[in-house]
Amino acid sequence: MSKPVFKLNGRVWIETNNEKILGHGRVELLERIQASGSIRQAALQMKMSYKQAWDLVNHMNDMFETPVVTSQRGGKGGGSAVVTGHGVKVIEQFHALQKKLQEFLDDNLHLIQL
Amino acid sequence: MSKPVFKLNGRVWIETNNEKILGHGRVELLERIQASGSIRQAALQMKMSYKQAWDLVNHMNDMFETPVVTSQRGGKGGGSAVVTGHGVKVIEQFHALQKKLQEFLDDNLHLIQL
DNA sequence: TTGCGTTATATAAATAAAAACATAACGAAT
DNA sequence: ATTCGTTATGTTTTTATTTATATAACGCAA
Repeated sequence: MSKPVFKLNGRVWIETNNEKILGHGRVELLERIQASGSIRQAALQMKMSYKQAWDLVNHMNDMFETPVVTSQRGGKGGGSAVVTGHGVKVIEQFHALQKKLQEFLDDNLHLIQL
Repeated sequence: MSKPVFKLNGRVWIETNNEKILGHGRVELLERIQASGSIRQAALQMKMSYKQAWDLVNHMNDMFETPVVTSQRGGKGGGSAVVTGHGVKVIEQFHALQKKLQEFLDDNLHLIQL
């Protein structure tokens, strides 16, 4: 094998009692719900089943004291979902975190010299 | 639900062409091989099957230009495995990385105020 | 030369995770 | 009242992952 080029990568997430409640994927889901106003559309965009998306949203709502998404069924368009103010804060804070992580990864790539 | 306590957690790993080749679990495996001189014992300690451990070792050896573990079968004790000098370097560098990551997590916990 | 414990490898079985499918509830619009 | 598209939820099926099982190779020691 010719000398490969190594990359440093990483992830951060938020957990409570060892249970992951917010990470990269869930935040993307929130953003897409925010943009589309629909859990279904967000799920389609991320190529996951509606059920899986709904379960994730439901789980987040359960874990946070204040829900991150509210939704209603029926009505114009069949129903809708909106990211709450709290949800927006969650997204923003996670973004700040990810930005920091990227800096960290860039800063520490030099540590590996394999 | 009563107000939960949130923790910030994370992982880093080394990859090449989007394929993970070294992370937290594999490094622990290397360390246990180093300590026990046996892939089997390391696997038992980590409660994984011998096959899985062997596959991981094999994969690492394939990805690095120099193997991280060498092994021989037969002989006293039935066989043995040793972590190479290169493997030791890999372990050390990853440890340095993990230490930095922990500092990062500690330093940035304040960013989340959910 | 037989037994032992391990490496090395393949295949089968079992579990777990994900996807697919089905169906009810809902309210606006027609 | 019926249609529509979505939320909400459970169940079934499929796929992927993990574990278990089996077997050969090996070299030392008895």
